[in-house]
Amino acid sequence: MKYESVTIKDIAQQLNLSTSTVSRALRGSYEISSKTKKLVVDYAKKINYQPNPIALSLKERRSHSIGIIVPEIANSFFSQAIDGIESVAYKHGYHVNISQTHESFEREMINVQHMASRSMDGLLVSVSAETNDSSYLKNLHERGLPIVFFDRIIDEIDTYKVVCDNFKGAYNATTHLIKQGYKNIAHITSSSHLFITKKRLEGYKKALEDYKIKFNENLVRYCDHGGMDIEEVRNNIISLFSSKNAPDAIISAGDRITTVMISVMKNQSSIKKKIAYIGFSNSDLTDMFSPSLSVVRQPAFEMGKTAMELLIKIIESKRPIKEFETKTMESKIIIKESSLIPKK
Amino acid sequence: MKYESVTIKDIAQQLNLSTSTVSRALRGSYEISSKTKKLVVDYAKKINYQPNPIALSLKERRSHSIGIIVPEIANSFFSQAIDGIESVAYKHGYHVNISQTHESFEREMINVQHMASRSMDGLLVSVSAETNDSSYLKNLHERGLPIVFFDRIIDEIDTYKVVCDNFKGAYNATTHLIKQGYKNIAHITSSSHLFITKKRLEGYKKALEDYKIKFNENLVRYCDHGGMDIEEVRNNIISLFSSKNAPDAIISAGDRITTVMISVMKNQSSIKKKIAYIGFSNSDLTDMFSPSLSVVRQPAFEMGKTAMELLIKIIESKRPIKEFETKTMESKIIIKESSLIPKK
DNA sequence: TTGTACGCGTTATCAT
DNA sequence: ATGATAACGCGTACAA
Repeated sequence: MKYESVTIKDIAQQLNLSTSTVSRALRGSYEISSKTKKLVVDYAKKINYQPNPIALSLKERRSHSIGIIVPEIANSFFSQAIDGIESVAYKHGYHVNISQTHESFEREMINVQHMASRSMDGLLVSVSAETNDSSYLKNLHERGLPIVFFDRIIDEIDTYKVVCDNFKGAYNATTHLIKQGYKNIAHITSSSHLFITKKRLEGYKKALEDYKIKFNENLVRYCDHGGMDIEEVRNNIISLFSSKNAPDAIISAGDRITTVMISVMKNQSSIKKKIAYIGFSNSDLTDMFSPSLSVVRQPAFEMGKTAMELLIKIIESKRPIKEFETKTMESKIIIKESSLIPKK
Repeated sequence: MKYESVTIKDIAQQLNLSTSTVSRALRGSYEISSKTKKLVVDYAKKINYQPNPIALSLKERRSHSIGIIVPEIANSFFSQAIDGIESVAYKHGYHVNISQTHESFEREMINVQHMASRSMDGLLVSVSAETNDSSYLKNLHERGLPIVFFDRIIDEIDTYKVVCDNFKGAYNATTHLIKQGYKNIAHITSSSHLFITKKRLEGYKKALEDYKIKFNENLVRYCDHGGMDIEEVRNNIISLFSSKNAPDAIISAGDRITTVMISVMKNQSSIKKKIAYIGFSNSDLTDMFSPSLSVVRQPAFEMGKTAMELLIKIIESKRPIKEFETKTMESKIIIKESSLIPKK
């Protein structure tokens, strides 16, 4: 039960040549006579010779492949970002290996190690909600593994990063709700240690401040598993609405949390009054929701493209890059029905 | 810009041992003194030694990794199937490499070749809508590469396959619409050469036949790009409704086609009358649609699990397996509002 | 109990 | 213009 493939050695044997001659002929070396070259190339094509990339990786310490580490592929933001990454990668001859962490720190470590040890030329990483300790990443990065972070970045690791303007996105969303007349605006978000969580919280707070609304700690709820643990979201929602100071509007962070939140509210009979909400989401389906969902949308595809371009820049740079920048892209706020429900 | 890692040779040098001693010590061989063993293991741990899987793959011709080839990861059915695959794979110590074809035959070939040449121990494949020629897969399979097909199977290749009962799913959906009083039921589906397309069409036809409704070729529309080409779907829908014999209900195949169809109908002012529809979909969001979507749901997670179990069976079998079976799993039809709209 | 040598597939270096 | 050999990292048959 073993997959056997043709090697350079087989060709050499058949043609009574040495492996080095065959190798050179296949690579079109100028020191091989065109006669031999043709002989080899034709035969190789005939028996469908494919160089063994494993042997190449072992020798060259590179694989022309890059690895993607994301929390969930079943998340519109990430799947769109992956599409962007692929579009650039294929154009430059890189293969793409996708893996998901399911927001688990342990799985993330395993996947990253796996990618690194498989001679991935570089990694595009968006860390899991659980990831609090990035030392293992820092370690790999310091040993020379090219990494570009996107969306869920690690601030402390000095490399290229691609994010959208989370502060502004949250600020705009909050402002929008305030302008609609809502005063008790809750923020349900991912785990507290994520950089994007902090930025979004800052945007939310700043908007409240600018409109002289007192910040209420109790209205901010964290989901340490980034929405993967439905109970966690549900408990947050229920507790939010059972407090004496129940919210009249919510701004939620991330695709998963947003959809779980809506689903919980829909099925929770204890939540009777109409709530306005707006969420960070890149889903294509939000228009079909009822009410249609107001969203903060990130330029996922573009972010993926940019991240891949930066990664290639690191990989193919002759000398180590010293100066890194963080590319910040604009998010877009799209107002639909869910945030426009008139307050009673 | 090169990622250097610790090798067995480094350890051997540091400890004044031979590489083979180190190798054996690390693998816990009984022929190594426990003193040496401890020395090596401790030192290896200290400097965080990781065996190089590339070297191992080259040597052992296997990688303890399997590859997944699907059309789209941003498709609930496939992302759920992948979750099922991962759950089994991790339990058995296999790594999982995900790749998507975007319904492109060319991309599929490239990805499959890539996986095969990367010493994947086996492949889980769901072919693209464009895939008409499976000879390259057949070739690889005959040369010993373990392959299990799921959902989008290739009937002609003799191996394990996992599908859901597409005939029955389509039959039940069609019957349901008929019982609601609909007579002019269209079927908008994926590319005509796909096995699942054929089966679903058969189910649809049989239901019509059983209820004495004449089959109308013009009410069946194929999307050769499986819904990836939005214009293709739109044109099909528009042409369907501009014919004199416009449908009063639709049954659609696949997540992508279903959502694109809904979106087109929603935005197409020329489609005025209310249409009943039910679609093959595994999305978690269909309840939030307006109207909520009636679906035929496949047991995606279970299908992924089963496929992975079968693949492991092939990979780990001592002797070539001769007798293969096709596992058929039940789909579930879930009635919501979209197929219950009273006929005017 | 430990060391030496080989092979997995390839290319670069150094002969011839 | 072509061939022989070493090296990438590992495990193992064989030697000591």
